Order: sequence, then structure tokens, then C-alpha cells
Amino acid sequence: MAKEPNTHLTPSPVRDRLIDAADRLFYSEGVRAVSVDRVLDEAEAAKASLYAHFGCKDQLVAAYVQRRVDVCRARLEATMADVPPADRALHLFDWVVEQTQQPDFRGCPVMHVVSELADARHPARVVAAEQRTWMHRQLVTWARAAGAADPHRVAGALQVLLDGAVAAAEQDGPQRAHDARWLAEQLLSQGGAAAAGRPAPGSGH
Amino acid sequence: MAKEPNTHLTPSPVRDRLIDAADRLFYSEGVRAVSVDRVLDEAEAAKASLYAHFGCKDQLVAAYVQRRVDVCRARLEATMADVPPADRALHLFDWVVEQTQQPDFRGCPVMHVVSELADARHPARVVAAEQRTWMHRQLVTWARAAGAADPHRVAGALQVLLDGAVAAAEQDGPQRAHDARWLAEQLLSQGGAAAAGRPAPGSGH
DNA sequence: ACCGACAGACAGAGCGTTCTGTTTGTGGGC
DNA sequence: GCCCACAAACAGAACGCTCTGTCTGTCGGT
Repeated sequence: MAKEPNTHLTPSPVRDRLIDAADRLFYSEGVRAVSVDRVLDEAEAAKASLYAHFGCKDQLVAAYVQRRVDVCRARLEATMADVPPADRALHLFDWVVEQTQQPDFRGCPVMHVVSELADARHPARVVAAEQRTWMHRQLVTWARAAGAADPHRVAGALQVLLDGAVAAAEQDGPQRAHDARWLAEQLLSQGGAAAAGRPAPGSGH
Repeated sequence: MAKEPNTHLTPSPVRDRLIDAADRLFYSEGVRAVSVDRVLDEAEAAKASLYAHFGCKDQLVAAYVQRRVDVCRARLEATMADVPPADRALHLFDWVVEQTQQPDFRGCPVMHVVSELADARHPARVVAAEQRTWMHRQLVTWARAAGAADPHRVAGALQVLLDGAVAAAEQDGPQRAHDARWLAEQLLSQGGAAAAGRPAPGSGH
């Protein structure tokens, strides 16, 4: 038989199928544009299964965002593992460039969900807000490790660059992500020194 | 979709009322979340009037985006009138800071529409694409006037900063717009000089 | 009389959700 | 092995509601 021990603790395969299908459809067409019937069709699952596992569509959307967030963090951790802490802030933008070059890149799923769901109390938006907080903490840490004079200000600027890189690359192509990386490099090479009104040491010529 | 709107007649007040109502509701709740019935209720107009003027909801959405674009350009021209060309790129971010501080600021309506409507051929997205092209041309012009060594690259970076400022300020507050302005100031004060002598990432794109 | 706006009923489709059954696989007594 | 209970996924009808878009008829101003 070679059957895996499917105890009552491990998630059922149908749940994964549903999230997989939801991920594909929601990301490529939007969460409001895709009906539960289409998700069921794509997942080859029964309606009762969806409602048994998620309760309602909103929770399915939240699960979709949660999985995107989890995958994003895992990939980030993987790509940062061999990078010295001081270089991680800049390396983030190398990673973003890479992401925007994927053929199925269509912008930031979290941002799209925020745009589509105006109510900030929606379960999917709660997940999105947590992800944003997490990312900002990462940026502060990396900015400090890179020697930024004012890590919080630099992290704020990096956040702007990150959001802008993904949003602009969605419209104009991966070149915008390169532009963002280039500017991030300038920002980090000076340690954000220009903020205090003093020119970066040794920058004169 | 794609019906012919009423063109050869003088604009009726009911048309303005409809766009006004659509503007308020679409911007604050999203175009897919608001039904035509709610627009009619808000506008105190009849359904027949809406379909006589716009043909279908998609065209109403396009008209909403078009009006946002027109107002945006008019305000930009007004605020730039007294600013020397060399200072306009940076002044853009002063203006963005101001916009993000408005109590009803809720992000970029054009970006929201792009997020909500996955089909790039949607009439509203055509308007959005035109606006994006126009804005990029402005950025190139202003970057050149500011003395940028590579106006196209600097304009690309400014585009990223602009998109990022609005998107990040929507989530985190106007501080992100300040962060963007600060970084834009650094970028422009150096004329994008840091690019010289350094192999630009992705320059072969 | 005509034109534009009005109010509102209407059709047809689609939506999220609940419900009723049926099928399938698993595992424990006998 | 065999039977039965049980859980879970299956198929799909049905419900109540909302959606876009059409259509009918009325009213007021020119």
C-alpha cells in the first residue's frame, strides 16, 4: 500500500488543493473577480469541502494571503542565509529583481488584496498588516547592520523603494526593480549620512 | 462593455452628479465593491440616465479614472507653475507629502483600479496606462532639468519613489512620503552621479 | 410635442452559502 | 477474511440575495 499516516492532525490533501487553486486564480485575476465555484472547478473539489475547511470565502482569501506570506518569508530566509548581515538590505533588491523577472510575476499579492478589500478588518487584511510589520522590522535590522546612521529613516526609505519597485515593475517591467536597486545602493553606500546634512566622508573629488 | 457614450451633446448636470458619486464611492470602497445602484442612490439619479450617458459600468469606471487623472494633472500644473524647472522633480514629492496628509487620502486611485481590474484592455486601464506614460515623460523632463547625468535612469528611480511613496503612505501614513522626499533629494542633489564609473545593474536589459 | 430626467419593475445571470444524499477508504470487532 | 461503523470527500440542487442592464411609463421645461 505504502500509505502515508494520514492522522487527524495532518491537513487533508483537499485543503492544499483548494489553496493551490485559490492561489493561482486569486493572484492572476483578483480575489473579487474569482468565484468560489471557479476555485472548486480548478481544485476539482466539492463545495462542502471548501466550507468545511474554511467556513467562508473570506477565510479562504485569508489562507491564500497567509500562504503567500509564508512562502515569501521562507524564500527570503533561504536567499539571505549566505549573505553577510551588512549586505542583506541591498541583497533584498537583488532578490526583488529576480522575482519581477519570473514569467508569472503580476505584482505584490498582498498589495492587491489591500486594494481590493477596503475593510481593514477583513481577515486577509489582518494577515497583510502582520506581514508589513514583519518586513519593516527586517528592514530596520538590515539597515542597522549596513551601518546606517539613522536606521529607522533608512528603513522607511527602503520600504518606499521596495513597495515602489514591485508596483512599478508590475506596470513597466523589471527595469524598475533595477532602478530601485540602484537607488538603494546609493542610499546604503552613504549610510544615510546626507540625512544629517553632512556629506558622506571621502565622497569629495 | 465598450459602448458609445453620449458625446455630441452639452454635458448635463446629471452626468457630473454621476461621476461625482462614482468618484466618492469607487475611491473609498473600490470599483468592484460598489454597484451601479449605489452610485445611482448617491447621485440621486435614474438608472436610465446612467446608461444613456455611459453605456455600461465599465465606461463609468473609465470616466471616473479619467476625471481623477485630469484633476491630478491640473493640480500638478498649478503647483508647478511658480517652481523653477530644476526644482520640479523634488517639488513633486513636496506635493505628494501634501496629498498624503489629506484626511480622505486612501492611496492612488489609478493603482487601485489596476489592482482590481486584471484585464489590461479594460477601458479604465487604458486611461490608467496613458496617465502613467504621461507621468513618466514629466519625470524625464524634470530629471533632465535638474541636471541628472542619466535622466532616464533617474526618472525611473523617481517613478519607483513616487509609486512607493503613495503605496507606502497608504499603509503606514504620511511619514513614508517624507522618507521618499528625503531620498529623492539625495538622488537629485548628486545628479545621479553615483551611476558614473559603476556598472549599472541590469543596464543590458 | 419633444427631449431629457425621473422612478421603478423586470429579466437573466451570478454570487456565497446551506443542504441532502452518495461514494470511498480506513480500521476495529467477529 | 468479513462486516459494520465512521469520517471525509464527493456531486449537485436549492436558497436568498445582489448584480448589470433593459424597458415602461410619468413628468417638467422649452
